[in-house]
Amino acid sequence: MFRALVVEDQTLMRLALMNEVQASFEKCVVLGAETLNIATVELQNGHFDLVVIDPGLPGFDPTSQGDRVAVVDRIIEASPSAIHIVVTGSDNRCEADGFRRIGAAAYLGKTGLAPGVFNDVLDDISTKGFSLRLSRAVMTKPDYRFSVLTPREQEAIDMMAHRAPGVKRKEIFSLMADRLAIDAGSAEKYYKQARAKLMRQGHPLPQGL
Amino acid sequence: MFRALVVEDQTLMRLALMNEVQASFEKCVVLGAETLNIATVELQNGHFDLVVIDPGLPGFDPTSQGDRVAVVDRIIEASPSAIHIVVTGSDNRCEADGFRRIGAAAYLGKTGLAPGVFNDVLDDISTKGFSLRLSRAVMTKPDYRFSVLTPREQEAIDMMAHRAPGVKRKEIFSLMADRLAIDAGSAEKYYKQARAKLMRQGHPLPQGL
DNA sequence: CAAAAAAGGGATGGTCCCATCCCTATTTTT
DNA sequence: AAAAATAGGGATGGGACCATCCCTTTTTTG
Repeated sequence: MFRALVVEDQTLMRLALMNEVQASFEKCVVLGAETLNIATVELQNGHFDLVVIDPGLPGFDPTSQGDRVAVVDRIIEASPSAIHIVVTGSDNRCEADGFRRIGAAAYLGKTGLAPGVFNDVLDDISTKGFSLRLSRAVMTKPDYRFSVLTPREQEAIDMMAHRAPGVKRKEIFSLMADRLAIDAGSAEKYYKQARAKLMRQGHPLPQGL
Repeated sequence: MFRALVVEDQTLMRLALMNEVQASFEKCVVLGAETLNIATVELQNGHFDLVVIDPGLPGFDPTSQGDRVAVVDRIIEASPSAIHIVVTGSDNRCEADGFRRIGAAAYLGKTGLAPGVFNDVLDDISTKGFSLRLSRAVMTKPDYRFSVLTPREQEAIDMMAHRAPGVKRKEIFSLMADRLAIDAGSAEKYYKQARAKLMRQGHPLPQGL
């Protein structure tokens, strides 16, 4: 059984990261620790295959480079056989190099760390040995979230809203079909159903219909 | 239709906050913006009832108090009729006062901002006019997440694992029944089913069974 | 114009989860 | 010893969503 540990003090972020890990490994157990103390106890009591670490933990100075390295170092030494992924909000290339030197397999900025990226990171690690994803803002339009839509319908609206100009809807349906491993006709159906729901409720649709 | 905007650069956190907002308002639309520019455009184009803001945005110095205030101020001025909630990782009481003075209705630290807290914050706002939740680490045990469990089963395991010593399981079932608005017998069933699944797969159970 | 793309809808079977009610041993408390 | 709590099951109906296949009309594009 694949076992992972997420060390992150921000609750919503910790839960989101745990979700990402779960999405990447079909059968697994994921533990979430809010503090280094909790993490240390768990690392002593059990074996882990993967550890995700945010170095900015309670009780440490987030601006002190020494504190940040100390946190990661302690965790890596407590779980030498695990893969270690560092996730941080204040990322920079210099720090990435530092963590790489002490054994981290990936260094990720929180900005741009979206659902699914975790999978790519794991691919990077197994093929290249290291994954570096620095923060950068890339959105040009907002994301829309409608409570009336099912996840599939929401997905369809999302992808269509981000359609590049000149791209046919059919192409988006194919893309969606690929990504979700479903039929293109089904993808089209979800989009149309979603659109109909929003129209019925008088919603101002995101641009791109 | 209730309309909300979440301004936060960290994607996973933004999505999580959007989820929290959705969970608090049955029928609603939630927009997510990664940058102040995107947010500003949306605020000009439409009316919003609620705006959630993380002042640490790309293009601004997260250590500069002036930049942080400027971000929130610009958003509040662009949506004077909305409720404004400031969410930040580096929270302190002093900054909270500052944002309250310029019109924010709540100031939340990301540590300890868990699923469901958002609801309480909205209650605070409507009863007391302001909600302050500073970060503090409160966990003493890790959270466990098992991919084999359904959400309900996971919930049951969670609550039982955090059972205070001396508390009867029956009481936990009642509590769970209350929180999920279901029958206590059903809650008991979920727990037993979850436990059986974990045992069958040879999982080391979290303490507290 | 002809062909392709898009809008708009109806019907279907399957699956997973929710929620409930039922039952019997075993253990712990009182 | 009696009562309560716990462990361990089986069976059921309903609902939401998934995924598919089918259909017609309008619009856009080549």
